[in-house]
Amino acid sequence: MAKKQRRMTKQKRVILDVLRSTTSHPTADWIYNEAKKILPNLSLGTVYRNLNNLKEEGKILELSYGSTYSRFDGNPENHYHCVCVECGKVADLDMPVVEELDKKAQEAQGSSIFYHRLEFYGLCPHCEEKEMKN
Amino acid sequence: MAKKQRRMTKQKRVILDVLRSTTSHPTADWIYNEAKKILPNLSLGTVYRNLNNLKEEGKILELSYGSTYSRFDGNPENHYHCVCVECGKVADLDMPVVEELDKKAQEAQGSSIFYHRLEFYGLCPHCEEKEMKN
DNA sequence: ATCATTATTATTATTATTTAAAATAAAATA
DNA sequence: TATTTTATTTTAAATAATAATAATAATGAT
Repeated sequence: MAKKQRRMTKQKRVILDVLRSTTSHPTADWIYNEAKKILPNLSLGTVYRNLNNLKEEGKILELSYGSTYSRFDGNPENHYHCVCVECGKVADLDMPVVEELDKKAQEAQGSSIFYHRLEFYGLCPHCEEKEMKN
Repeated sequence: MAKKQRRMTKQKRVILDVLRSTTSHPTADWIYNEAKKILPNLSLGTVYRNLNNLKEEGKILELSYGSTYSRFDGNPENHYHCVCVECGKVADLDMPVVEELDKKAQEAQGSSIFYHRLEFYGLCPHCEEKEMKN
């Protein structure tokens, strides 16, 4: 069972570059519109497929909160996020990954744990400031 | 701005009971089919709306991994899950919630953190056993 | 460079989820 | 209980994401 070999196409290149050029954790649709400026006859299906491929290759992260729509992150290293319960903005947290969590989980479950995903819910500094004024 | 008052309708009651009657973290569609056995002319939109309402009321949890479809959990207390990267099954982990994480995140961000969600990715005992035999 | 192979694309259709609007049912009040 | 108010339901339509397929483009070998 030979594993399917990946290719770097110009569509994929543009999608990855667009995602890496922002820190805003954009949606697939936003990426599609940006990439379309460079490759006008790009299709949305191609964007979704490539985002999934890039995710599987470990080049990007998919962040799915609730069931509305997914956001993507051009930084593939495991890191934590905070979702603002007020405005919905997603921010990177400058906080080290807690590796011990995997060990604890492995003990609890009794089988292998490879990694984890952690998201915090709270207020972003901007919304917290607004709350203070009420 | 008076907050909208919630009602407990028979549809909502059935949806919640169905979800509480299983430990399998079912999808909206599965819940719909089960609930339909009790309320035959229930509509799928009602299931989705009520699952969202129950989530907002803190009675259930929504688990969204990747972009395929959401799973729901009748246990609203914060607890951790493990997703099997092999078979996709979602299991509850018998492991205490690490409250200190919120404190650390709050320091890193500089504004309020209320709670967090944590998911582990690994192999379920069943798939791990299968791997051993290869 | 040419040819063969195989992944990727665009297009189209399908599935998952949300939203809109009119009809119904629950809660509050008379 | 009848009436009013407002949330919720059903139905239907809209949006987000995935999958199928034939056409295209990238890779490897000549």
